[in-house]
Amino acid sequence: MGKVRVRFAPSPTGYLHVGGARTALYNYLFAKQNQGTFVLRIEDTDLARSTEESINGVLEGMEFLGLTWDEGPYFQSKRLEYYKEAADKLLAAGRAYRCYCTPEELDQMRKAALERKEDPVYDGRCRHLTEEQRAELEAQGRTSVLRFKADNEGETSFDDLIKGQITFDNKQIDDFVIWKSDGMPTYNFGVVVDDALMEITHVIRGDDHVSNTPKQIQLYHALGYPVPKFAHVPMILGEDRTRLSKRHGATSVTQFRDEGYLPEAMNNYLALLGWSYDDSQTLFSMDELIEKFSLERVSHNPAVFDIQKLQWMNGVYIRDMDIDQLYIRVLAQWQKAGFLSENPSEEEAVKAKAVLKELQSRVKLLNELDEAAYYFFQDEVRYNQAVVEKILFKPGVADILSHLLNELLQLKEFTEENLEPIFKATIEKFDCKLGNIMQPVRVAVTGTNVSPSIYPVLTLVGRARTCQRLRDAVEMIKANEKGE
RNA sequence: GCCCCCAUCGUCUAGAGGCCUAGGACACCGCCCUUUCACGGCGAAGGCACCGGUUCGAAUCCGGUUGGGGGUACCA
Repeated sequence: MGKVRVRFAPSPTGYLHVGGARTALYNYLFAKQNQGTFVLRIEDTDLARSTEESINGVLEGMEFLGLTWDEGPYFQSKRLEYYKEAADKLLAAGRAYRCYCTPEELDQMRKAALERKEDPVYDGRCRHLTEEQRAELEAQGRTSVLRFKADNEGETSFDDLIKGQITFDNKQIDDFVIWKSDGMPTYNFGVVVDDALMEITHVIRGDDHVSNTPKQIQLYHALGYPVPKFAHVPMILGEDRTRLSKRHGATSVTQFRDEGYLPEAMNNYLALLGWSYDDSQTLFSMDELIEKFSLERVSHNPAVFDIQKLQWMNGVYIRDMDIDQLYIRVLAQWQKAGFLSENPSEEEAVKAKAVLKELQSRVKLLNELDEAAYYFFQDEVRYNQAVVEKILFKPGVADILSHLLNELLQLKEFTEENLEPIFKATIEKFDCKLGNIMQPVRVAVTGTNVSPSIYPVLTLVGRARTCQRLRDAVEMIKANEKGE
């Protein structure tokens, strides 16, 4: 095998969706594994859809996932001269011709064919137009497109690296358009010219291109280009088993990034969506994926995107991360939330890391870290009213909290070791269970009944804030008693 | 309609004729750990779409049915 060259060729739709991301990933892995070249090419021949903004969406997604390309990005809109040259070649060789049919006429022809229960393929009526007829049509002001004179006899087949041999009857292939009246090449034409000129050896792309492949192969032949190998990756579906789209919720990589997913988890999950190694292994680093990925083991059938599993995997990566790493990842968002200053002091960093250590096994997304951590860094506590009523507004709670408050104020050092005996003593004094003390304290200090272990929570919140919150809670309870 | 592809637990999958009374992971349920919630540990439940072949023997091979996906554009 010569030097491997693969490409990812998205059309700019405003964002990189997970299906595209997975295709990009597979291309990337295949390139790296074979010391090949990974080319990025933007297929922006649809003038209406291609904007700079939507191109950035794609690039951002790629960068987030760390799928760095070795060449490009190339833009088809800037390569018109190459397509023109190839089209002229076809025209000169008699393998292409001008067609003057209007979209409306074509539409009618299709409908008529369908009614006659025939295949809705173009009938090639403009194939044999004479010079005079052409001149006349042009005099009428008709615009024209360029059609490829397809081979309608025999079969076209190729050996797909994932699906195996696939054969098409050439009767299905009509004289398709290669050049649009707006002056742009069509997709099928652009890909072929570019893949050939860029010397792409392996075309790894979505399943939805299978039926385009025979057309493209005919084009390769007509143009005298060598035909690359093809590998068609099955689609990703939503829960309802239809093609994954926006209405299934988050599908864009940047959106996942904004929701707190890690690129490592995304890559790992996406790699496994349609590919498996030996099935006892589910966690793969990028290096392992590069080493172990293979097209042969890519599944033949479409896969349903399972957000739950992605979420679980993200949690695994968060848990496995060392605290310094986690701190770096969360720094910006915590600064934005006001938990950390612009240039955090050593003291701030130490505290933040200690908080992260407590929270690490309790979140699945980076974003959850904001809500889970705010009470360590801010004075105000957001009380969950239902929980307050259930746990704080119970007889005797005010006494316990008041007692605890006094004890805590007298403590020499506000440490976990010193906290424990106080709680133990309080159990005895009030003759109750640990839970009867812990839970009210938890609610008073965190505003809710769910938090990390109480001793670390208290020490990290600090004596001042802890005591203040205990006082506030006692008052809240008393106010409630009066009100009733 | 026509063409192409596909078919193992709810989901992602292992399985390439006997190793399968079908294995793993997520989700779900139960138990343990535990001051709460997570994490962790243990366990349960759950599937070869159907019908015919081939074979001593089929989840695995063949045919059909059904079901799903994709395509059928001057979109990519």
